[in-house]
Amino acid sequence: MRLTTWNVNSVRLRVAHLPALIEATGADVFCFQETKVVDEAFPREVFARLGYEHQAIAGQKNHHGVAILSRLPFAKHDARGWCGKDDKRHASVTLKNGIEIHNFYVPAGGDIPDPDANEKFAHKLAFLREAADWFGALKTRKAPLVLVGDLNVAPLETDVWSHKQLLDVVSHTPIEVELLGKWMASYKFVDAVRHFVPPEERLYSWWSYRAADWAKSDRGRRLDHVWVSPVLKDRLRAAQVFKPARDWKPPSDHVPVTVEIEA
DNA sequence: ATGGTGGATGCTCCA
Repeated sequence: MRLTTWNVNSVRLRVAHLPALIEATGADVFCFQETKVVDEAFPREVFARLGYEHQAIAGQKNHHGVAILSRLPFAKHDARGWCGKDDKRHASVTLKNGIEIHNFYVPAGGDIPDPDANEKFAHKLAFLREAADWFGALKTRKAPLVLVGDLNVAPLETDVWSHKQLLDVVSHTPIEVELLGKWMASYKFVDAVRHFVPPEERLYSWWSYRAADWAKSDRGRRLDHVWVSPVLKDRLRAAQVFKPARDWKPPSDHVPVTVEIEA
């Protein structure tokens, strides 16, 4: 089974890229974030025609929005709100093959890394804490569970273009890295991409739109993640970060991240 | 220290 997570930054603008996306990833399951469209206007038929007829969509007007599009059937699907808001930042499905998938879009957190001065940053920290608590409260650590998404945190020094210069920049501050680590520990999640790419090696999944030449300046961050529960660790077969997507016209500022799991 | 771009929306907010 191949599973791809991608922050599409408007799903309607990426429809033209779907054949290339499918060719590049071979995904059986897509988990998208920032779909930016209400459910009634989601291009469901396009995905269905391409074979992704099983769909769990949680969108809203303007912002956020997540979706899971799958060739594999669902046994059930769900979505929940976090931090007492009804932002569409989460969807989950359990496939008929038994694998449970959670798709997250964590709040970006604004510009100022101080929860007292910036309520968006406070929201982000609260979201990370609540998510850790939620997975920590699950009764078993034994389910075959995959958690993906734009988690908006780059945890390792090699997940950013300059560790020193980004210590004060939202996405790489010590408090965010600590809370992301607690979330990972809450279910003993394994970082499925770093399982294949050593921590010494730089790896990014996002490059700002604001660079004149994103590839030349290469000031990236790894904000998009795939985690698996311990029982799936030995079933991991491959991981891929598909950089060429950053040059698709028009591009998302994130690229697709794919993991292959024996299923 | 600042500004740089892009998306949805509707003349601004969010990332």
